[in-house]
Amino acid sequence: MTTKELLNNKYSFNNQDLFFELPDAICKVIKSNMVTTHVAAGQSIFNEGEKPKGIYRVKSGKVKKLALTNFGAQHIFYICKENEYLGYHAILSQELYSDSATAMVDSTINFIAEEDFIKAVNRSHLLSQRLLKNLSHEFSVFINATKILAKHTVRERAALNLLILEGKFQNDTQIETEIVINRNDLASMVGTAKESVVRMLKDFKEEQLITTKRSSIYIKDYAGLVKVANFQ
Amino acid sequence: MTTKELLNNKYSFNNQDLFFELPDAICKVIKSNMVTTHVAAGQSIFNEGEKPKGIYRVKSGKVKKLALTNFGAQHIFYICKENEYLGYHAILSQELYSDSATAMVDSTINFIAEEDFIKAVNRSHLLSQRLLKNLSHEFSVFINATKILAKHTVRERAALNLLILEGKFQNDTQIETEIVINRNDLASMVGTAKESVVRMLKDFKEEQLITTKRSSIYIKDYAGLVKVANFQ
DNA sequence: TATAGAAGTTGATAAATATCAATGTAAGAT
DNA sequence: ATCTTACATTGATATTTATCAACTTCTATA
Repeated sequence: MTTKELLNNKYSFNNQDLFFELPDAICKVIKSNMVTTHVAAGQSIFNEGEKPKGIYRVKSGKVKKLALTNFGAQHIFYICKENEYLGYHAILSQELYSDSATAMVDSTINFIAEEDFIKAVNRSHLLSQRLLKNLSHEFSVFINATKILAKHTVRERAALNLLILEGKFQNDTQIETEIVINRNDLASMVGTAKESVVRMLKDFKEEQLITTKRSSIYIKDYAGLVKVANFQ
Repeated sequence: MTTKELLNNKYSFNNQDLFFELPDAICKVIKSNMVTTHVAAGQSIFNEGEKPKGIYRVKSGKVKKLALTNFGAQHIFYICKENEYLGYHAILSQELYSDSATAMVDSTINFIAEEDFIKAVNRSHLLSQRLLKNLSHEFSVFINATKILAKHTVRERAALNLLILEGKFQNDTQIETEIVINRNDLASMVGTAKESVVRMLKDFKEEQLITTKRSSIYIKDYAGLVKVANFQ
């Protein structure tokens, strides 16, 4: 397995194909009732503590998933890119949202109402099987995440998160991946202070691993960053 | 909600009733095929990277769930107490174990073979619904766990983990809960060095929040620890 | 083009935490 | 009963990381 494949497996939920090849009847209902909205950068999609109304899919853009501490700090634990689904946990667990979702850049979001989603789950054995598989995989992603936070240094976590972000921001239209994330959000992902992240990025620049331009980061030495990240 | 209930909700997987009130036919197969084994303290139940053969239930004892770093450190992310199930994620995700399970004290473990479990999931809509609910709840537990690791101090995490452990070790036969865990394992749960945990415990003792006797810890001021933990 | 505000950067310093090296202590084995 | 061994504890110190307080740079907007 290449490093990129490994990252995609260990650090990604991989739920893009949730409704893939389901019976036509189910697909039709989902698709015809689906609502599409535009969400501006910084705008919230749902918030911790609210009652869920349905599930979402990122049609285009990036969405950060975050939880707030009792002292107001934001902890970003996941970035959703195009085609990733979000918000299904609260529906399935019949709990209030335990996290918030906010657009990082201008995004287009599809919404599937709770009723339609639940109906599809109840009617399609394939869908519930797939959800069980996805949710179980997410478990392993989280084990990994807690391990990294508990055992790896800020420097290692900073490098690792850049590699993860590379996978989220890469696309076919650009020759070089432009990672667009501000220092606060990156610090929040890494689990450190904004200034510490700034200093790490400065180090990485001096080591010629990356370049930056304001809030954009470009990876210049992928293998070098992998080494710094010290994972696997 | 009391603090204990909150802890039990936010920090516990709550999967004890997985097979509760399923159709008789399914229950019978599961129960009659179930194998019971005794596992000595320190002995492994399954290991990261192995192919799963079935799922387990802690009949009596405590089991730590852990992941190893590439540099050999153990990260304990969960403690299973009596009646908790483990090992079902790898079966459902059709992946190799992403974590290991090791008995912390002499334990009795029930084993349900993959075949029987999968059959039950496929035949019982209630069971798969229940698993979806449980796995989704686990997601919120993990969000919380990563938030705590990312944002809270070692002192806060040490206090919080003592509260979590209290919930795992309390039982009706003892007047005062005896938390039995060695300093290495506690450090591994908190995400810090053994010596740091020793010093935190020393502080807590001086602040009359706990007493210790070798590897046993007794909480003397629950509310005081809650305050130190700074969660909620 | 001037200006305000947001975001990035830097330096100095404090605080938290890890590491290393001993030393102490209880429980099980012979 | 002694010995061994595994833990727990302590002290000294290094390292890492956070915090605070400027200061700079970019960008959007009047």
